Amino acid sequence: MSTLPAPLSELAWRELISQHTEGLPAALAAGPVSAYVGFDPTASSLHVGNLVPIMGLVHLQRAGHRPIGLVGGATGMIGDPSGRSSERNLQDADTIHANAEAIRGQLARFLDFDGPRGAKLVNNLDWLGGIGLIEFLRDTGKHFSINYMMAKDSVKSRLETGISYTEFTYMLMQAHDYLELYRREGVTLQMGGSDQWGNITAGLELIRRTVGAEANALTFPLITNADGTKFGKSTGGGSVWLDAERTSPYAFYQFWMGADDRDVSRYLRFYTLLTLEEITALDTEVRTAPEKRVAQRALAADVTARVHGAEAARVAQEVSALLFEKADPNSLSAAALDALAREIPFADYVPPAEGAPVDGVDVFEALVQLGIAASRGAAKRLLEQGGISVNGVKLGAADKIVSRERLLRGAYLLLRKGQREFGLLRVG
RNA sequence: GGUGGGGUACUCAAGUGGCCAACGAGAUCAGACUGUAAAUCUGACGGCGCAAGCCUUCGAAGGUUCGAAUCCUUCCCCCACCA
Repeated sequence: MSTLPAPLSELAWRELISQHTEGLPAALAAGPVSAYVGFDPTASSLHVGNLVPIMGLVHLQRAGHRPIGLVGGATGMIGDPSGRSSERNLQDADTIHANAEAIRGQLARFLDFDGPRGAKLVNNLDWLGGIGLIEFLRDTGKHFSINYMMAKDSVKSRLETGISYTEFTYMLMQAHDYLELYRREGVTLQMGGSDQWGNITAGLELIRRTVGAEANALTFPLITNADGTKFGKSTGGGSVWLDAERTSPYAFYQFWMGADDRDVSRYLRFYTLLTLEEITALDTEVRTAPEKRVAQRALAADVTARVHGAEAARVAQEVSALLFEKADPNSLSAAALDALAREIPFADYVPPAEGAPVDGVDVFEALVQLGIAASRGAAKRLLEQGGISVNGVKLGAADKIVSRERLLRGAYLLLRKGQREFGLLRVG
């Protein structure tokens, strides 16, 4: 392991390497290398599933190499068949353009843009956008046989269910990107998820045939959860986004806090820059005092700080402590409630329009307004099952109205669904 | 182009005239137990509704019937074999 050049040794102990080309260690040992990772602008934000490739770029830069983030403004218009069982729906150009810009901004937060090894962000629309079909077919298409393309897993796995000519061509565009970056920026390494191996090696092939140079590839493993579920889903089912508007820093922090004991050590390796010694110490904590969740706290604090900043991470920690460790919500200060309102689902209570006016808060209405329940019917089922608490006290099936005396600071109600979903209601 | 099989709820998958909002499994949500973990057990699980009930769903559109996811017609899509 000590013979591997940086950052391979680092990536190796973190178990972040799925496979790489034979020549990669020598290339990295020979001097600074420029490497790129591509991101598809399929949404207006990156999500936690993109963190591994991002950290790949971070490790690369820390090891003295030069990272380049590529946003697929052009390839995003086509759709990568890799890892997909069915054809994608095409998104319109305006959406993709807006997404590409948003993702660019997010990537910028992780990298250092100063100095000779400063990072660079590019968009392949800049060179692919202006290419004509004939030019593309003559310069790029001519170098690939159909046989070669059909042998790729991304294509082979789709032969039965069908793949459009459009998606079939995707790998050529990605190969073209690699060649373009080789020429423009001297890029000799492309990294990506393990499902990208086929696309990346197509690029190696193109570079070899057109300029006769050897470039390299490295892929990251697919991240899995110990319980077999897909990594990156929040409680509630949605993706965990890096955009604070889509996933609040508090919810983001909670996502990591909830990591399974069996996963937390791997996640510390994947998603933080903590050293092997620090992680080993945390492993011991998990073994000896799992209930303290020291490792989960370290993971959540570290990743939240990198994505949302130190201040947001601190607030998320405070809010979590408030919600999960403070026994009595009645002791919350007005300032604390204000802070809470910005971090967890919040709503100004609106009494139901119909029915007899009551002196108090209609629990079903409150749950619906906070987005905790989808409908009054769903809210009722939750209440009947004992899944709702107000100010830390569980409600019974008959507690459909909460009296005004229970308002915190005369104006707030802290509602909780299950163990960990909260909402704050302000009653005027 | 021919022949055969198939398209059911988030996913897989039963159901071949009324007992069907539709068996079962998974996923999801909640409860118990816990440590904001896992495993296990229990309940919920198309939508709306405090309830009665109403509305929408079984690829699409028509039709037969008191009544259809189930029968008929046309159309769309998928799979297998043949050409």
